[in-house]
Amino acid sequence: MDKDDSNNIYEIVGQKFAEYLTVKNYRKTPERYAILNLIYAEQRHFDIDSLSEALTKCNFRVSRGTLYNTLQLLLDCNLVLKHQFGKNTSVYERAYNNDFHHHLLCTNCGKIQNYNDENLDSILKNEKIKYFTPTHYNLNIYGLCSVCAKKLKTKNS
Amino acid sequence: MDKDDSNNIYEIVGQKFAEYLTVKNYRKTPERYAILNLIYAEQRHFDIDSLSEALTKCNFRVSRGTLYNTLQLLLDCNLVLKHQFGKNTSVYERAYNNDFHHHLLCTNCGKIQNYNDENLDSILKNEKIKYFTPTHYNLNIYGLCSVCAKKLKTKNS
DNA sequence: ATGTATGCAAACCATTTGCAATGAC
DNA sequence: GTCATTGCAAATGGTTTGCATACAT
Repeated sequence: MDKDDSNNIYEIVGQKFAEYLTVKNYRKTPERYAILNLIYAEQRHFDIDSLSEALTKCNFRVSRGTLYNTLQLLLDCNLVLKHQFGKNTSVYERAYNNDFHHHLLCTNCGKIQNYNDENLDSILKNEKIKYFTPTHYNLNIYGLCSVCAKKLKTKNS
Repeated sequence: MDKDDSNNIYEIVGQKFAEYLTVKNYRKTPERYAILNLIYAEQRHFDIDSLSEALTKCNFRVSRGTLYNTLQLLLDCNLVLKHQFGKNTSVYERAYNNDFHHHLLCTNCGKIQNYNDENLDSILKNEKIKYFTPTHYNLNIYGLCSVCAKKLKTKNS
């Protein structure tokens, strides 16, 4: 997340996307690049609504259909990840230059945080499962973020 | 899952549900008990459709609204668990007498299996997370079940 | 008798699809 | 000029809601 790298990131993911579009014979439209750039400008998790709003703020209105369409392309070329955290709405995040991590989900305010534990990861990666060939996994930890934990403690005392 | 216990399970969960309904001043309707009993008769994971079908097979038609309503009650009194495995449809399973477990999800056929690893669980339970108070977590492992792994291997060779 | 629970149908919300118009190639 | 992509609006699918009727209390 080095500031000096940020321009590089745009270039790199832009180029990766371009390669993918070329190989697939898809067109390089301004909408597609606007969406990609915005995703890599925002650091955190987002859903369709927040992405749409953010685009509107940049004076770049993109229709719902195109948003979903483009997100699917970005999923296909591994530039975006998609999550379902028990709500109906899907949550997305950028995939490039974003190390593997788990998620902490506050059941009070809905805040989503990344969580890393290399020790835990190495254990998970080395799990031997009978009659099953794992490709990937996700670990979601539900509970209270520090802000909500404090709030609720005060309320109850 | 001892056969001799099965009648006991119905009695126990029925009583727990009854207590909950009494405390909440909710009514004890035949629909609610039919749904509860069916859930505890079927061992595995189910969604709204399969639950509805199974009820119809018992000649007990229950409307969609009532199914969702009752499932919410059963969630509230901890007799049922709800999952989202990345699909739109929620998946449920009974909670009583059903030890904590993870899930193996076949990305080819959609099969859901339980998965246990006490060693892993104790590590997860003892995770100390800064600025976060965990209440529960879930670990979903995606990959290929043995049947699909064999099928795909044959196809590719 | 009272008022909650039911069934039904309509509403809702995220996502997908169909189609005419636009614009990348 | 061609045909993929866009925007729009309608369709879809899971879930929720509103309301008149049925029934647990």
